Amino acid sequence: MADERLKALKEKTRYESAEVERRLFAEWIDGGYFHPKAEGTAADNFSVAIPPPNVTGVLHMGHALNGSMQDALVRMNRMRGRNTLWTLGTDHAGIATQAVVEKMLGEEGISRQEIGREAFVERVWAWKEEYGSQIVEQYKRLGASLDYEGERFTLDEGYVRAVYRVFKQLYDKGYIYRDNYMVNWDPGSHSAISDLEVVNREVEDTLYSIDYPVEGSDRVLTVATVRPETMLADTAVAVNPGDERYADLIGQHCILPLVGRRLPIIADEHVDPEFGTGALKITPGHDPNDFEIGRRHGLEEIGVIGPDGRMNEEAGKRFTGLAAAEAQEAVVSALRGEGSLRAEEPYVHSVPFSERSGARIEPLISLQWFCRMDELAKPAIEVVERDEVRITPPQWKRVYLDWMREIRPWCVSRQLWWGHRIPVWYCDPCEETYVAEEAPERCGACGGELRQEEDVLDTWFSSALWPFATLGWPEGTPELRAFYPTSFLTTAREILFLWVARMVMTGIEFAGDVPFRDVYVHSVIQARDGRRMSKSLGTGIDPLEEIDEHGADALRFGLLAMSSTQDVRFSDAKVQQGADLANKLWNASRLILLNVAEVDAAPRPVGIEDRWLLSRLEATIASVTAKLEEYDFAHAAQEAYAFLWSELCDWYLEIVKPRLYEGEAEVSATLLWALERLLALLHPIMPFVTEEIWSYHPSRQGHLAVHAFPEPDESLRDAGAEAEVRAGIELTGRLRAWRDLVEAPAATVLPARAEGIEPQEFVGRLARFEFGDDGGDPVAAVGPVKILASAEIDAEAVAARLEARRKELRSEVDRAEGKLGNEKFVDRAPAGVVAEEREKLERYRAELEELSE
RNA sequence: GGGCGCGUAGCUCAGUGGGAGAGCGCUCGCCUCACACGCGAGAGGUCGCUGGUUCGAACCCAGCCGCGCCCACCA
Repeated sequence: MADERLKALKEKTRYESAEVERRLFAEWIDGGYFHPKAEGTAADNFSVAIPPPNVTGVLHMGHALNGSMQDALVRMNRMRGRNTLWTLGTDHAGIATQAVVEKMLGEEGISRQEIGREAFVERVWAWKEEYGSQIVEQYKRLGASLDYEGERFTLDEGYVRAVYRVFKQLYDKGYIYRDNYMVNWDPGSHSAISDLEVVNREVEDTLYSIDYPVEGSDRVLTVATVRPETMLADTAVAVNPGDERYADLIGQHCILPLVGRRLPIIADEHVDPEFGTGALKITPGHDPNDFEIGRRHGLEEIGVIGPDGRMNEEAGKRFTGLAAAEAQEAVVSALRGEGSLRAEEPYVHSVPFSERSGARIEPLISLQWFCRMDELAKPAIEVVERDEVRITPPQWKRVYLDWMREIRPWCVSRQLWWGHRIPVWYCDPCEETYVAEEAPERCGACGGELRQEEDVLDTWFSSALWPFATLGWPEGTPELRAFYPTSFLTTAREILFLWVARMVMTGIEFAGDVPFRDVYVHSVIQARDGRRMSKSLGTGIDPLEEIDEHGADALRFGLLAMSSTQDVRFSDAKVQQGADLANKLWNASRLILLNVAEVDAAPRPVGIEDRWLLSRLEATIASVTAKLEEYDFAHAAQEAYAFLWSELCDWYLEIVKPRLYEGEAEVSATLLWALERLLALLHPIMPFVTEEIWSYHPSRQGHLAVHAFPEPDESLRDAGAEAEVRAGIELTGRLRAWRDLVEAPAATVLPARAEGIEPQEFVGRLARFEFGDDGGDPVAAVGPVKILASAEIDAEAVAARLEARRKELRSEVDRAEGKLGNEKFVDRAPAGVVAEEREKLERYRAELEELSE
C-alpha cells in the first residue's frame, strides 16, 4: 500500500491544495487535537480566545490575517506539547444581527413591532441557528486549529449568567447608575450608542446667523448655528467672560425668536470670542457642549427632537411632527420672514455619524444606564504601565494609556430587543428598583408585580468578559483554572478601546488577573490601490476566493509575509509566493522521499556540505522561532522561505543529488532528518502542505499537527563548515557569471585548473568546469581558479571580461585606500572595522595583481 | 487642535550608524533525470528635500514638502 502511494506521488509534480485541505482538516478534527482536556494550570498551558466575529459575519481579510497569526502561534505551542486551547465563538452583535433579521422580516412585510419582542427574539435565534455558523465553517477553510467542539456564543446560557453577575456587582459597587444624560442617539438603529461607535465625517452644511434681540434694548446678539431647528430648545445665550463687547449684557436676557422665551445671557469660558460674533446659543437638550454648559449653569433642558427624529410638542404647534430636516427648512423660512436671519454661508465641519447604521447622530438627552469607568481603569492602567500586559508594537501602549487616563462614563444601555436584557426590575406602584442575577418574584416592599427593564446591554459589555466568560466564569470551572489568563491577544487596533481595554478592566476586576500577558496590534491590510478594504466601497478582497485559487497555505503565508508594523497593501505577489513555496516544498520533498535509502531520519553528516546544511537548518529554526515569538510574522515567513528555497533547494539538494541517487545511507538519513524538522518548523505557517508531505515520510508516527516542534540544536551549529561552503557557493556563482559573460554555451564543460586550494567537488559540477592539472597558460582567473583555453569560448569576450574585472577591482582598491588614508577613520573607527577594511584592500590588491600579469 | 506613522529599484515592501536588499515585473541563456508555479546569469536606486551631528548617515537631530491613521466639544 505504501508503495502504491509513493508510486502515485511520483506522478504528482504539482501540489494541489484543493485535493488535500478538506481531507486533512477532517483528520485533525477526528484526532481531537484541537479540543484539549481542562487539566493543569494556565501557567503551564497555552490558550488564546479568538476575537469573536459577529454571528452575522463572513470571513474578511482582517479575520484571515488575525487568524493566520493566532493559528501560527497556537499550532507552534500545541506542537511543543503544551495543553493548548484556542477558544472559538461568535458575538451576538446586537445592532447588526437585529438589523439583518428586521430586514428579512421586512421582506415578508412584517415589522418587529407587529410580532412583538418575544416572537422577534425567537426569530433571531432561529436565524442564528440557521446562518450563524457560516463564519465558523470559513475559519476551517483557513485551517484554523480552533476548538470547534467548545464553540461559545455571547448569549449562551452560561454566558448570560456571567453578564448578569458582572452587572449586579458593578451596580452594588455604585459604578452602574441610571441617569438622564446627553447621549449619541442613532436614529438608524433607534438606540443610544457609545462614543466609540461614533465616527466623525466632514460635511458641508450651511451656517446660519440669527439675531436674538436683547430684552429692553435695541441691541441684538447674533448667534451662529448649523442646526437652526434646535434653537427651539435654546435656554440661554453664552459669551466669554473676558469679552468686553458683551460684559454689560451678562445677567440680562434676550428673546428667542419664533418662540419668545426669555434666555439668560451667561458667561462661560467655553465660548471662543474669536468665532463669529462671540455669542453662542445654548441648547442643552441637543448639543453635547451646550449640555455641559447647561449643567454648569443649572439651565433648563428642553428636548424638541424625539427619538424618532421628529419634532415633538415642545417645538411648538407649527413644527410638531416634522422631521428634523423639514423643521430646519420651516424654521429658516420663518426666521427669514420675520427678518431675524442675518446671514447664511456654506460651512464645512465635522459631524458625528453612527458607525453601525450610518445615520447622522442626533445628540439628545435620554434616560440611560451608565457605567463609571474611572475606578475600573486605575488597575488596568497600572498593569500596562508595568508591562504586566505588554502591548506590541510599543507605540500603542501610549495610545492605550492616554485613552484610559481620560476615560469617561460608558453608556451601556441600548434600545434594542436582541441582546442581554438589563437585569433590572421596576415596581411601578412603589417605585422600587431591583437589580438581580435572577428575576425576583414580586416586589419586596409592596408585593406588586415587577416589570423588567426593556433595554439591553451594549454588545461590548458582554464581549468585555470574553476571555473568562467563555471558560465558565463565574463558576470556578476546571477550564477557568486551566486556561485563564490566556497567553496573548492579537487584534486590530480599531478595537483597542472598544474591546481590549475593557477586557483588561473586567479581567482584573472579576477574574482576578489580567486576561492576557501580551497584546499584539497587527497592521491593516489595505486594498490593492491603498484604499481601505470595505464592503461599501467594493474594495474588499475575499479570503475564500484566495483560498480556492491558491490554497489556504498560500494565503496564510502571503498574509504573514506581507504583514508589517505599518499598514500595507494587499499583495497578490506574496500570496503567489506562498503558493510557489508550497509547490517548491512539495517537489523538494518528492525528490527526497522518492530517492532515499531505507534508513532512519538522523543527522549523519559525512561531508562538509552536510554539516553546513545542518548548521543552517538549526540557525533557521532558532531564528524563525524567535521571530514568531516576538510577533514578527513577516520575517519569520520570509526567513523560512529563504532557507527552503535557496539554501536547501538551490544548493544542498543540488550538491548531494549524486550521493542521493547512489542510495547513500548517510545522506538519506540526513535528508529525512532535515525534512522532518523543516516540515515541523513550517507547519504553524503552512499546515496543509506540510501535513500532506509528512504523510509520506517514513518516520511518520502520527499527524504533524501534534508532532514535536523542533528545538534548535546548538550542537549542530558549525561556523567552520558554514564559512567553507559559503566560499564554495560564492566561487560557483562567480564561475557561472564568468561563463555567462563570455557567452560560453550552457551545456559545455570548460577546462580549468585550481591553484592553491582544492575547490569543493560541487563547484566544478554545478558551474560546469572540469578541474585538471593541465599546466597550460590560463586565459582568465576567477579567484583560485585558472580557466584554460578551449574552443567554445571567445577570446575577445574573455579579454573584455578581464578588463571589466580589473576596472572593478581598481575602484574597490581606490575606495579602500581612500578610507584607510583618512587618519580620522583609522583613529576613531572601531578597530574591527578598520581591520576588516585592511583585509579587503589586501584581497583586492592581490587579485588585481594576479589579473595584471 | 493634539498624537502616531509613512515617503528606499518600474510595483509592493524589508533594512534604524560601517560597502543599498527581497518578492513580483524586466533582459539574456537553459525543457540540466524534484519542481517551467522551474534553473542559471543580469540590468535597474542622487534611500522625499534642505541643513546639522559624526571619521562615517537610508538609519541620529532640526526644518520643509507630500501622504495616511487615531484622538478631540469651535457654534
